[in-house]
Amino acid sequence: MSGELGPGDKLNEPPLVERLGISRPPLREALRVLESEGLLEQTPRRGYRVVNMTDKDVEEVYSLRRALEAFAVDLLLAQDKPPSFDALNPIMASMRAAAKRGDSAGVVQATVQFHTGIVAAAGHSRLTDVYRSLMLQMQLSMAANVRSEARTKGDLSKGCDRHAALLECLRTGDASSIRHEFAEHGERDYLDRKPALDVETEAVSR
Amino acid sequence: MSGELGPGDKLNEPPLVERLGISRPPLREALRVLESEGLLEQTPRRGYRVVNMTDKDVEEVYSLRRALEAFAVDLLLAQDKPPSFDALNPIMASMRAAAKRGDSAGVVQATVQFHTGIVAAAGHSRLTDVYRSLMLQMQLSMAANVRSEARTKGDLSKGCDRHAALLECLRTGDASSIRHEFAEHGERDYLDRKPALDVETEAVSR
DNA sequence: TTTGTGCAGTCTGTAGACAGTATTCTTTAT
DNA sequence: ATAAAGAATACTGTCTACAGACTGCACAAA
Repeated sequence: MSGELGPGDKLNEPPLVERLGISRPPLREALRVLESEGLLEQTPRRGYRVVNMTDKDVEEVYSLRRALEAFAVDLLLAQDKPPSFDALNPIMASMRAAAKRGDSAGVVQATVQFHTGIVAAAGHSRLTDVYRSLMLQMQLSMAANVRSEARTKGDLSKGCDRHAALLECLRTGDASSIRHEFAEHGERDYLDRKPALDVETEAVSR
Repeated sequence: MSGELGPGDKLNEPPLVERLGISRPPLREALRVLESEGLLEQTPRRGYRVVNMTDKDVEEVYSLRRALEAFAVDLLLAQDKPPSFDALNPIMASMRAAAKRGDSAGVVQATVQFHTGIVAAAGHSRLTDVYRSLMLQMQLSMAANVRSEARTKGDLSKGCDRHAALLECLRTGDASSIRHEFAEHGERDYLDRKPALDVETEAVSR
């Protein structure tokens, strides 16, 4: 997520064991969890690598995200008393702070928390789990892009405004405008993203 | 899936190691995979248990399934040339054969394959993975029910007819009727299921 | 100079063993 | 007789060690 590793980089166990100060069995179980999250891929007898997402992969992540968010919105609208989303206020604050610092990674982090918080409010644990895993993959693809070029502060604060508008719509809007706003937002995020340029598999294990 | 283990049953590692003829590390990794699939749950220092699905869990599985199927149908309808679904023919045949034998577990197995095949035809790998995991959970909850009472052959063959109708609609129907048929089918499956009766945690490890 | 083969180094997959902790049974006290 | 406390047992979490396989390099031959 920090961009320290790039797509396709190998994760060899001995260096990681050395660095983390644990032994191989718990490390291996952790790697398998990351694989099930879709962040690493494993080939037998050749270890783990950071996934190298193709354009199709990115399109899959964003399209599934839109579908899941639409479902979450349906659940939220069906609730008797709509949640207040107060828990999102500090996340919005940290997003704005990161944008002011020009901290792209911080904005991405807060964005993931923001959207995950909304979906979690739907009260559907399986949906939340799937969505969280999907957002991690999205965060990974964004981290790969942050490596190549950083966004301007203007872009970052514009993203904050869009999220603020989405939250405002959720709190005060009617059903159809909420649905429309989410569809718009998901589409916009997909178009705004930088296309996944095929990064060379450069660094090896560290 | 066979019903040999019931909800809440403990899975202790030593007996499994003995039975499978492997050592603990690979067993532990396998258990962690089953946990990530939502079939087992793990509590620290207390090992793994078969998940005991509450009514809310079952409702979550079926509602998420409906949402994912709706998304899959959208993808299928957006394809230039619709797939033939020829791969589903042998699955339908084995479902009918199982129904004729009164083999509930076989029908469930074929049903899972049938639906997974349709979703997989949408060509969305992440959707397919999530859906497959979800169907395994559904299969598990059904296996728990098969323990208590078996369905009659009439019920089983009726289920086959419903699936045949769904497939026919997919092949020849228009967009709106396909969407309607899927929504109907998912709702019907949810209503037809037996409510998850709270089975006592009876057997221990074996 | 280039290509193929062999060897060495390294990593993964697995096995076996040990320490810490939860559970259960037994014993004792009320 | 029941409940609580302690001890014994068994299981989980972790570590070290070993075998098999792949990768990379070097050397030799064409």
